[in-house]
Amino acid sequence: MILFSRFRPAMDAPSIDALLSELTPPQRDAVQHIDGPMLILAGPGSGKTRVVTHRIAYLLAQDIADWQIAALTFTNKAADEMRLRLDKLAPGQKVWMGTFHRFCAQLLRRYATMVGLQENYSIYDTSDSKQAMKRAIEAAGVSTTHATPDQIANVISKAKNQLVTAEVMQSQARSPKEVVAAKVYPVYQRQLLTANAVDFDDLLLHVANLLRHSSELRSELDQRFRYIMVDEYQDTNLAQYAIVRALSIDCPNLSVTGDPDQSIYGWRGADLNNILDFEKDYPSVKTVRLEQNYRSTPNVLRVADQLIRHNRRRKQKNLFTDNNEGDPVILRLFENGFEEADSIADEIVSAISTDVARPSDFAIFCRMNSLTRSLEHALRGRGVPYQIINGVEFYQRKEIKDVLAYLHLINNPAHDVALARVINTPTRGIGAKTLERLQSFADANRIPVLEAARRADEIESLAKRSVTMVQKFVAIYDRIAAKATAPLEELMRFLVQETKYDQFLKKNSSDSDDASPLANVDELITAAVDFDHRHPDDGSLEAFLEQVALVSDTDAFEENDERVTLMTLHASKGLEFPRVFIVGVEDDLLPHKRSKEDDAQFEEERRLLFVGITRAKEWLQLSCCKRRMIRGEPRPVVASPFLNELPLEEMVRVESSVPRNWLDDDIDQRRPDEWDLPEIQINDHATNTDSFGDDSFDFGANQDEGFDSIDEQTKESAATFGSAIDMAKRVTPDKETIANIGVLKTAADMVSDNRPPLTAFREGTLVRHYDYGEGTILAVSGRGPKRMARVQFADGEHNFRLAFAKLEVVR
DNA sequence: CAGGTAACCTTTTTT
DNA sequence: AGGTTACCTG
Repeated sequence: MILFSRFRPAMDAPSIDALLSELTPPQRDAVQHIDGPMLILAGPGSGKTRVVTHRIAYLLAQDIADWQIAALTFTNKAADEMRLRLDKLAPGQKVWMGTFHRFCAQLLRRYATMVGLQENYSIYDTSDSKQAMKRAIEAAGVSTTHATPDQIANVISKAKNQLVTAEVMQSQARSPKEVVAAKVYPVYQRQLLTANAVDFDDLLLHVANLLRHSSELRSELDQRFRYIMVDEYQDTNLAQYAIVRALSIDCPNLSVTGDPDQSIYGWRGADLNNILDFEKDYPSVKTVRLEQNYRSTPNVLRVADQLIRHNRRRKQKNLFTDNNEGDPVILRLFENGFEEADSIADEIVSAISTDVARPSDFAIFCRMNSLTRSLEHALRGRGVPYQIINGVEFYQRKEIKDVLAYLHLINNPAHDVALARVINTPTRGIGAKTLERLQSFADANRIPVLEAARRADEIESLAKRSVTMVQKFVAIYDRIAAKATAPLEELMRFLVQETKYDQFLKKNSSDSDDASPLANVDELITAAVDFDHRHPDDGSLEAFLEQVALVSDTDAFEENDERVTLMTLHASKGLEFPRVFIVGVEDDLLPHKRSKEDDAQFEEERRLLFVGITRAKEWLQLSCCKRRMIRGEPRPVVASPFLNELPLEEMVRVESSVPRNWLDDDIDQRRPDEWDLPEIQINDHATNTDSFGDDSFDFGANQDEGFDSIDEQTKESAATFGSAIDMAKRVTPDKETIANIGVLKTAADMVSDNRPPLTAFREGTLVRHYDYGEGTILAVSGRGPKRMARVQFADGEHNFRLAFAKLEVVR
């Protein structure tokens, strides 16, 4: 587990001349800018980090004190990278570098009391705040029929990112969801305050409010951080905007770098206007454009450029490079996701074994974390070392969350979410009912739940037995809390024993599982010890918990490891790899189905692909499938409309492992139903749905042919191959735009359209269920998507929601 | 109240 | 496919 920055060797700083001599004229221009606002529009691979680090070194060389400079990034990894590189230019400097959230977390430690918190406040992670949200919804007494807890949480999160307070929201709420959220918001916020906790959004919100309401503090901090640099400015939201703005009034030496074409966090409140309007916000701004690309081949760059030109809302850029032409970009079509994974893994194996490349040269990007599964399997099966930068990570594991929850509760006895987690873990006879009663007592008295537990004997609704159990828990808690200031390792080992958590784990995990939870706990302890050593001066427990709360998945990335890297497109931003695969470039996946509601989201998806493409230095393959497992079911899928926007004529287009050419010259003579293409399903979905069984058979048959023959075949004929996209054009010859393709129904839609109309299900209808067999409908009720049917099967009655149930009409 | 099993629902991306 | 909840039994 990689939590912390790497060891840094000390070196002599280069002279100013040496510093500047390494730069191109536009880069030098930016580096030598000292006072006043600056906007650096930096295309991908244009040496942005180089400019930022050199500029900081330059500022330091002008005798500007290191503590007056702060560099804000979005990920810890970006900050680490920057620090590492700056240290080579300016050894031993103490410039503040880190994420926005960490910056705010540290300010908030100091000024906690000004927003009603104590300095040992806790940071709720996403799942913590989700738990807290559920409790707030219950306490607020609102009905969740029109908005799920998740949706409510989203609305509130969005509001916070827009600096909308609970009071303001109450007056502004319009849609039913907003009305519900507006009722929950103040309750949630009050519970957070009682718990002495903040969520991620609050870190920014509280600081923004501090700066807004205390002009004294604002000007003090403005003076303190005279030079502020913000990386990835296109991803800032309003709260972040307000914070840097407030810190750049008396000392407007704000320098931001970014690329509107790489803005991919709109869904979490990032506002593209922040960068697009920067020149309006700071009229005296100096703008520098870095357009030369030092990373990619012209082949890669042209593909990226062609794609991004389709976005309407952007600043035109001219990307260019002096690099060698390199290999053409490959577009590859596979039968299904397994084949895609196998092919990629084979290709990597072959490149490694022939010494063409090393594992760390490769990266595989996908839109969703779940897509890494089959890739992981394929790589593992071939013994290829890999690292996954994804969500199923260490800190999400139950045993880790449990131990951390104990630590949280020790650090902050008001941490209600942690208490709810551990009060009955391991089980000690305190059930859901008991907890609920403790919580409502706590709510009624506006005290933390642990405090309520201490006063359990005052709670009338509690059974005597329960009171005893709760008191026992409090006693255990007090015993471990007494060790709060002990070294982390001692504290953690003690708590695991004292709570009998180790025994609990042993008992529950004895069944076969290879990944041992106890080993994970040990790993956590190791990480804590590691932290202790690196941060001897910080108050260890609190600092450790903050560190853990603010690490992200992408921070685990280790570029020095000899491994293939698997990650989402989002996580890939800021990185580069010699050889890149982008998988699942399919409609409804990239662009994602839920991003199609408006143009802004659609363009963001295009930028996402742009980001992925521009990570590649010398070699790039995009791939899509005809079928893919979605939620455990194989479903037909269609190529992404974005593929249509690429310079296909200069790319190599390959279909893998289908023995015959699926795009021969005589293509037009074939009848549409012979075309073996996803698009065919538009014309003839019935054939396609019927052929699922056959497909899996085909898959097996293809494997028998071996990969060599596939490779030969594909390489040979690659140049003459067309693509699924060309086919799409032929199907709709007059219109080749995305918009049009977007309007076409996807094959997947066609399949679900195959479902019988809801009116086909009536009382007495004979139906078949894939599990229960045949049955008769006893009664139907409700309307629309909520329409229910009660069905009598041989083994009993079952209720179904007709819109979703896997029911066929027999008669 | 705990622990197991079965139904059910969910799926984008992350600090 | 995987995680979570609901319900049943001990």
